[in-house]
Amino acid sequence: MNADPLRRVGRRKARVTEEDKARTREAIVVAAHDQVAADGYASASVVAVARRAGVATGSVYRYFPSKADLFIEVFRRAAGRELEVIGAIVSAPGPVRHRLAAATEAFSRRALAAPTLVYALLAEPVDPALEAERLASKRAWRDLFAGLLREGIESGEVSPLDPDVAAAAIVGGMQEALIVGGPAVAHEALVASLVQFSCNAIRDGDGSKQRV
Amino acid sequence: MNADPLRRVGRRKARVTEEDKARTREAIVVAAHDQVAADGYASASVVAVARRAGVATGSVYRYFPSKADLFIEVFRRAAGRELEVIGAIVSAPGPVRHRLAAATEAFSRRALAAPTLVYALLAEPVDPALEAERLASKRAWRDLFAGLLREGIESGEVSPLDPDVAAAAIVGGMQEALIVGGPAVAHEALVASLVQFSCNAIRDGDGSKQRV
Amino acid sequence: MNADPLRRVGRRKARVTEEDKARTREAIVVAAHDQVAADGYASASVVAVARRAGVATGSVYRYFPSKADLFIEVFRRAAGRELEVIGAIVSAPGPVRHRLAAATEAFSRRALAAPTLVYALLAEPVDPALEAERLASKRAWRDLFAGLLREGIESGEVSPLDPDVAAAAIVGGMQEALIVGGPAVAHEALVASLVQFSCNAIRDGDGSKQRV
Amino acid sequence: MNADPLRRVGRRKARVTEEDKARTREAIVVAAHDQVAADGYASASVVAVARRAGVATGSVYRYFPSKADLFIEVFRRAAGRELEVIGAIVSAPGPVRHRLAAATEAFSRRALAAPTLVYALLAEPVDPALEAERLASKRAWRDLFAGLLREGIESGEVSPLDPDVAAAAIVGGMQEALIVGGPAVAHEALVASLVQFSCNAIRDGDGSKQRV
DNA sequence: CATGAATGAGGCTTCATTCAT
DNA sequence: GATGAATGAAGCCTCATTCAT
Repeated sequence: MNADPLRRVGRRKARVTEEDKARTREAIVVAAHDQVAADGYASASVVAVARRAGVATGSVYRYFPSKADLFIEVFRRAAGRELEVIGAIVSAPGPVRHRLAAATEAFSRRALAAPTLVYALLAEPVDPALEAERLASKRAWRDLFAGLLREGIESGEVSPLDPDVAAAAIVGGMQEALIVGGPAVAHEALVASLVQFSCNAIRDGDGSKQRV
Repeated sequence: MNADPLRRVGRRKARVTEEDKARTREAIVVAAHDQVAADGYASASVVAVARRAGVATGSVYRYFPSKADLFIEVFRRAAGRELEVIGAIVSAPGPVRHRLAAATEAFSRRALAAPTLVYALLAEPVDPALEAERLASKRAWRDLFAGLLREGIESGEVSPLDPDVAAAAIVGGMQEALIVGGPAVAHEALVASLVQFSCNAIRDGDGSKQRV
Repeated sequence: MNADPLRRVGRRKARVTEEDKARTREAIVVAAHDQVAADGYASASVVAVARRAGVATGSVYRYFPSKADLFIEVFRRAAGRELEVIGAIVSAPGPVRHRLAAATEAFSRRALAAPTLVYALLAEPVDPALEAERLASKRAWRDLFAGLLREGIESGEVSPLDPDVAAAAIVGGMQEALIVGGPAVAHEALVASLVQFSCNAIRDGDGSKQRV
Repeated sequence: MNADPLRRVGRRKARVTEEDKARTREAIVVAAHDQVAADGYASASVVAVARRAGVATGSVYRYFPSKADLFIEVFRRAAGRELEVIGAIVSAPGPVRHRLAAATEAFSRRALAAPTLVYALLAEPVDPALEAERLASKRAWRDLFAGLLREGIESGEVSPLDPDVAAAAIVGGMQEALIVGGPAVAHEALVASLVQFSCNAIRDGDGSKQRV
C-alpha cells in the first residue's frame, strides 16, 4: 500500500493540510472572538468574521456547520480561559475565605479590563441558539464557586448554606455590578466592594472539621 | 327629529371608539407580552404580534411608532408591576434587615411563579434598542435596594458599605439564582437560601443612630 | 309634490347640506394646497390633508375618488390662478413686446415669492397619475404665450417663428432659471435677465400688418 | 504536478469572477435603466430591477449600498454620455454662435431620438434622494452652455448678459419644447425652431475683443 | 353622510447559507 | 478544499383606501 507514490505524496500533503486546516480553523475562531471583543456580537456577521480571518465566507462553513456552532466555540473558549485562571485561584491552597476574596478580585479586575468581551459573554443579546452555551458557561462559573463553598463547609471554615444557590448569587452579583450600566463607581472601589460582598455571602463556620 | 343627529352619533361613536382604541392598544401590548412569554423575544416579530392580537401589521404602527417602542412599553409595564409590589415592601416600616428579607422573599417567589417573564425582563437577548429600557429597569431595581441600604446605614442598622454596588450585587445575585438554568433546588429551599444570601450581604451596624 | 313636508325639510336641509358640502370640499382642496405650499407634495399624505382640513380621512374620499383626483384639482386651480393673472397681462392692450416683458416679469416675481408651490407645480416628483395634470398645465402656459406670439406675428410686430415652440421654450426657460437649484443670482437681477431672455426670443417684425 | 494548483485555479477564477462581477453589475445598471426607460421610475422597484437583471434582490445590494445609489449611477451615466457628446461640440473651434447652434441641434436630435430617457433624466418624478443627482445633471448642462456664453462675451462675439441665467433658460427652453407633451411639431421643424430660439437668446457683441 | 381605525399590499434592506467554479 | 457572489426568506415600516359604526 505504501508503495504507491501518489498515496505517499497524498499523505505528506495531508499532514501539511491537517496543519493548515487547524491553522485556518484557529484563525476563524480568533477572528470571531476578536470581532466580538472589539465591537460586540451584533457586529459579528459571518462575512465580517471571514474577512477578519482572511478566508472566504464559505470556508467558515467548512469548519463549522453554522454560525451558531462557531460562536459556541468562541464563547466556550473565552469562558474556558477565564474559568481556568479563576479556577487556579480557587484551587490554590489556603483558607477558603482568602481564596474567595482572591477569586472575586481577579474576576472583577479581568472583567473591568475587557468589558466588551465580558458583556458579550454574559449579557449581550445574541442568537437564541447561543443562549445554551451562555447557560453552560454560567453553570461552570457557578460550579467553580460552589466547589469552593462546599470545601469550606466540609472543612468547617464556612457555616452551612446551599453552595449552589450561594455560588449562583455570588456570580450573578459580580456580573450585575461589573457589567455595562452598573453602578458608577471607580474601579478600585468597585473591586473592594465586591470582595466585601463575596465574603459577606459566607459566614465563618465553627472550625469543627478543620482537623479532619 | 334629532336636533343634531350627527353630533349625537359622533359622540356616541367617539366614546365607543375611544374604548375600542384602548382595547386594541391593550390587545397589542398583551399580545406582544404573551408572545415573549411564550416563545421568547426572538419569536416576537411585528407580524407575529399583530396576528396574535388579531390586527393587521399596519395597526401596530397606529399605536406605536416602532417595534422598539411597543416593547419598551411591554418591558416597562412588566417591570413596573414588580417594582411596585417590591417597592411597597421596601418602604414599609420596620427594621431594614426584616424589610430586606421580605423583599427578597417576595422577589424570589414572584420570579419563580413567572420564570419566562423574569427571564425576558432581565436576561433574554433583545433588540439593542431595547437594552436601554432593560438598563433602566435594572437601575430601578438597584435604586430600590440601594435606598433601603442607605437608610440602614444612616440609621446605624447596617454597617457601612457602598449601597449601589451592594444593591446591584443583591439584585444580580437573586436574578442569577432564579433565572432559567439556575441551580436545581426546590423552590422553598431556594427562597430560603436567597433570603439568607441577601441578609448576609449586610452586616449589623453599631446602632449608634438608632435613637435619632 | 311640494305638499310633502318631509320633502320640504329635506330640501331645506339639502340646500344647507349643499352649502356644507361645498364648504367641506373647499376646505379639503385648500388644505391640500396649503400642505403642498408649506412642505411639498411629499408631505401631503391623505391623512395629513384631512387633518389640516379638519375632516376625517374617509371624507376626503367622499369628495374625491382618489388622492390623485384631489391633487389634480389642486394643481389645476393653482395653475389656473396664475394663468389668470399672467393671462390678463398678456391680453392687455399694448405692444406685444411690452406685454411679453411684463408677463415674464410677473411670472418670475410670483414664482420667486412662492418657491415651494411653484416647485411642486412644475417640477417636484409627484404621483405619476398627476403628471397628466402637470402636462396640461404646462400646455396652458405654452398656449398663453403662443397666443401672444401669434398675435405679434400676425400684426407684424414679431418676425415669423413657430409660436408653439417658442412659447414652450420661453416657459421652460423661465421655469428652469427660477426653480430650486437654478442659478445663484439675486432676485432682481434674475428677473431682469429673464425679461431680457424672453424678449430676445422674438425679433421685431417689419410692421407690415400693423394697420390691419 | 502543478507547483501550486490552488493558486492557479484561484487566479483563473479571480479573473473570471472579476469579469462576472462587472457583468452582473452592468446587468443591474442596464436593467434599472431599461426599466425606467420602459415604464418610468415609478415602476422601477428593486424587485422589478432585480428580476429584469436576472438576479436576486439581495444581489442588487452587493453592488449598490441602496436603491438610490443604483439610480444615481443610472442617471449619472445617461447624463454623462449626453454631456460628453454635446460638450465636444461646445468645445470645438469656431464662432460661438455656430457652436451654440450646433449644440442645440445635436441636443434636440438626440432628445427626440430617446424621448423617454430624456424625460426620466430631466423631468420625471423620482425619489427625493435622487433629486440631488438630477440637480447636478442640470447644473452640468447649465455650466456647459454658460461656459460657451462666457467665452462669447469675453471675445466680444456676444453682447453682455448673465451667462448662468441665459444658459439655464436655454437648457430649460430646449427641455420644455422637447419633452413628452411638448408642442406637436414635426421633428425637423422643431429642431430648426429651437436652433433659432437658442441663437436668439444671444445678441451679437461689438466684436471689440475679437482680435485678442 | 361623517368618522377614523383598520387594512394589507408592497417597498427597502439584511444576512446566514449555498454552490458553481 | 477554497472561493465569494448569489440567493431569497424574513424583517420592519408606510400609506392609499375601505367600511363598520
